[in-house]
Amino acid sequence: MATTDRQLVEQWRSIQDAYFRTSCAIDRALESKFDIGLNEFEILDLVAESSDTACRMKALGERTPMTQSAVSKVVDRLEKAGLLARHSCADDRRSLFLELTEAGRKLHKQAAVEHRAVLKENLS
Amino acid sequence: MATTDRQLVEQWRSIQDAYFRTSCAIDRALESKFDIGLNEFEILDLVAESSDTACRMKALGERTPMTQSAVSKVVDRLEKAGLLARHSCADDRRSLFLELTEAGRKLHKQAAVEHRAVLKENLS
DNA sequence: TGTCATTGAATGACGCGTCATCTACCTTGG
DNA sequence: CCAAGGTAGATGACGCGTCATTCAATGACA
Repeated sequence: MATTDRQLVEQWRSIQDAYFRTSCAIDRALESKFDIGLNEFEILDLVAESSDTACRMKALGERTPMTQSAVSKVVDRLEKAGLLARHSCADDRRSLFLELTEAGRKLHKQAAVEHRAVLKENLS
Repeated sequence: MATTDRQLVEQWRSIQDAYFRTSCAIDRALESKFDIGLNEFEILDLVAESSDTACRMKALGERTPMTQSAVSKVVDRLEKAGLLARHSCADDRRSLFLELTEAGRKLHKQAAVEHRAVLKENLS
């Protein structure tokens, strides 16, 4: 019905709006201060948050909406930037597990603060 | 503080999740059935919804988070697909205003139904 | 053990959005 | 009327994400 449709569209627009505003804000903030984008941060965050278990690469793909190949490329960039390292898994030589470098850990810590701050500014 | 931060991040994750799920669903649906993407539909929708006023191109940019150049390219595609037409404005020859073609109006009508349906499935 | 299917990850072609820039046109001040 | 500045829209280089494909390693089963 018309009213339901209108409400749906309203709801959708507000999600879109919140999403765009917030993700752009995070992106700009991280980009300017730490030279990484939102996706890079998300990966950093995921790796940081599960730094005890192994064979991440695969697991990562399950925790983000990113494609496997996108994850691979983000990891490429982070590795080139010296923020994390790929290590091969002894028990399955196809798998890799990831680990933050010292620099990665440090940057993640700072970036996370910024991240939360921007969220606070942009969400209700 | 920790709890506030956690709530913020939770809220953000749920927005991201809703956004990705929904926009992907819309995109796939429109792509497969009408061969247009989400941004194309949004533009079509905006033009359809304000078909009485003129000099859209500019106005469009103000109603979407898309860049002016992105709008220009989306309009390119829609024009190539025969769904809308650019008309030059008599009183300001830099401006263009847009108009759906018959095909565009028809496709928009169908696509809008699909769009609302997918929203209904994906939003609370 | 040898074959065949499967799985983790990398890669290349491609599409799209962004930024910076460009062109045409309009406006204002002298 | 002309010059300088501003504005609408287009365009090209570029970065990133996706899809399809590829490769190596593994598993399953005869």
